[in-house]
Amino acid sequence: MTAFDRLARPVQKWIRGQGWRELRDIQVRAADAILGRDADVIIAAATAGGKTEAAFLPLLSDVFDRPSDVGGFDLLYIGPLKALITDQAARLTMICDEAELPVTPWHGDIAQSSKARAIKAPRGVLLITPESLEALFVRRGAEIPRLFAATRAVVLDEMHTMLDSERGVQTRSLLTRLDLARGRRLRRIGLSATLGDLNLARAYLQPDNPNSVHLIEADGGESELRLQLKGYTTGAEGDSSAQAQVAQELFTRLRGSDNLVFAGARGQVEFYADALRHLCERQALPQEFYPHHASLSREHRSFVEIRLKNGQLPTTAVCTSTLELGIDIGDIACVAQIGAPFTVSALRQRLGRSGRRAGVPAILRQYAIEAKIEGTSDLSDRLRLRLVRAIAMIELLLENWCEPPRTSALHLSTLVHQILSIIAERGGATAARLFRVLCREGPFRVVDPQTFGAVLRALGNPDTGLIEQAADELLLLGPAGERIVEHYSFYAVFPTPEEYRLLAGGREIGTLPVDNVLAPGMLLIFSGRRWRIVEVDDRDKVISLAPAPGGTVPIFGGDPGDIHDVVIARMFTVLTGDTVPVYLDTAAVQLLEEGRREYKRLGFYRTKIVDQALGAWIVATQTGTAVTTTLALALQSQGFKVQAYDGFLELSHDEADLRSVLQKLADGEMDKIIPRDAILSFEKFHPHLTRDLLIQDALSSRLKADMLTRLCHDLLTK
DNA sequence: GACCTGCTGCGGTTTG
Repeated sequence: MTAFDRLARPVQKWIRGQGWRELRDIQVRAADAILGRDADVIIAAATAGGKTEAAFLPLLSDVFDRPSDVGGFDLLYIGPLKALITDQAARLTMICDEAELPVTPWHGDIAQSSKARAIKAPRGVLLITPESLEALFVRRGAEIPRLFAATRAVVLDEMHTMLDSERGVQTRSLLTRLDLARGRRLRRIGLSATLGDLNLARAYLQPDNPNSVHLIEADGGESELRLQLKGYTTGAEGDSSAQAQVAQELFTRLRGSDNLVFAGARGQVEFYADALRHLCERQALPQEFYPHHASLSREHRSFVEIRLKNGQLPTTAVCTSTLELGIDIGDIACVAQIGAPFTVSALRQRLGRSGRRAGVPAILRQYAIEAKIEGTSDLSDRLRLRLVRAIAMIELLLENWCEPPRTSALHLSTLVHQILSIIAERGGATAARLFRVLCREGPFRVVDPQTFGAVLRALGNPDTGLIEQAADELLLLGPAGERIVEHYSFYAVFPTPEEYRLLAGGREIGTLPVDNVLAPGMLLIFSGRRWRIVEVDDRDKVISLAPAPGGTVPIFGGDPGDIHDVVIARMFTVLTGDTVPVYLDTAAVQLLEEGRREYKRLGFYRTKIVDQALGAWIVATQTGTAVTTTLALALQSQGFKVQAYDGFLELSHDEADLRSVLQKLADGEMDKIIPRDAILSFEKFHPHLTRDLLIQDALSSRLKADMLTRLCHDLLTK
């Protein structure tokens, strides 16, 4: 029997209605893996590869052919974006309509009436965000068994975004809690674009038995890649002529087709969008370059997305990672990347947006901007580290490498969140039960009983007041805990900064972080246009704008990203090598040679520690952000002044000698490596933990203390 | 030296 024959009648009818000649390869393989078996499945294929159908055609067939006799949702889908859920729900409704099976999208923008209907008579497919599922546990904990008693499988969309994140840990915890509430494990089906390490993805679904997860990967189909890296040099400091040249190049190359330009930061997006608009206006050409980032209004972003998807008018979105994943935006001619990104996986994901049709090459235009060398130029400029990183990332991309998730992280902030959530779900819980659910069966397996006890004590501290113990050992929410859990902002595990709302002509055009110092009369570039600030309302955090002829780009802030050890190691291979990649233009070749010359001149080809002057050194750690930052903190706590770069530290000290301090570190003679004033609170629930716990959390995720002695030993001997 | 994601229940008012 063919895969098609095994599908239910309504599903076959829908497939014929689509005019499909045959099922795609992954759809056939998914049908085989899903129908009549019960193993977990991962379906990995590029965007628009028919993954959703591959999972749902067999899953729905099972629901149609063997309807359940108890109430409850038949299938659960968890997606990371509201827009994705709305999109997928519309697609599934077409398949389910015929058989009158309800499809319920559920997120913050869905009307309460439709949610109430679904709760009253749960059936069919529920598509939900992690946050809304969290809210169901907190607000309707007692009803969870009824709602999901009959559920046959959960589909996890865009699974690669979940592997290493707080949100991914939250989702895994919710699934464990769902299993326990039902008294039966729910089958997991993961959908993903290209995954770096498939075994880690399997372990995400089944930590105890990763090999039992059935893997379906779309074979080959990798289209040809056309690649170019162009180098640019700025003039004196504060000069933006190189950026203007890149804008001119983008204008010439991209006009007339659909493209994505990843500019790296929201401020940069605004700069290039403004420059490109200006170039169009000067030549009296219609506008086709639009900014796209998270601070712009939903309305503006939808406008750009729809323009891209329609394919009627040529459209280039200058964007941040907002357009890395999510809804289908149609065929893209080329992906441009200004400056190197922080991860190879982001680069790969971005490139996946181009050249998706068979026979059409994917095109990557990479731009590297370096500063003119002056007396005051820093190490990063002199070694041309931006260009070098861009090359290292492209090389690793071509080798199909990408960053693995860090599985040792404790995720203590999310652990606090889940402790509060379980207590709210059940109206109370014992410490033993919390530990069993979260740390033995759930995702917090690297948290040992001692650490878990310390977390509970921190939350139970009368000054914190998040939880308290009743006479029968039951843990309950304290007054502060109740306040936090009752507020709707509780459901997300990630923090949200405070922002101004920007109004123009009475309409909201976006938001700005409050750390911008803004006053009436100041000029602003925002949403690809120029404005004058009319009024700042500090109480309600509202700023009114009027059109203006000039402006400057605002500050959006942000934290520096972590660069992996493998990327830094490759940067050193590039710096010490003498081959010139074929995809570099003349200016980039010139810049690479300048960087390599400077590396030799500093003397790094024979040592890793270079003496600059009395009490000043440059150290080539040759390690990623986590290890390099660990050494930087350890030296800071010994009174060193430290400046960190990709794989390098610039150090100075009035009295101490670097080599003898490194020797002490290499011998493991120092236990205090975190300075007293180090900032350790980054995640949403970190403020409720003790400093010792924050240090433990940082050491498990952002730092690497276990590598420190070896690094110091290496620095002294090589 | 960065980016992104998400959100309930209730009381009041308006409209058909």
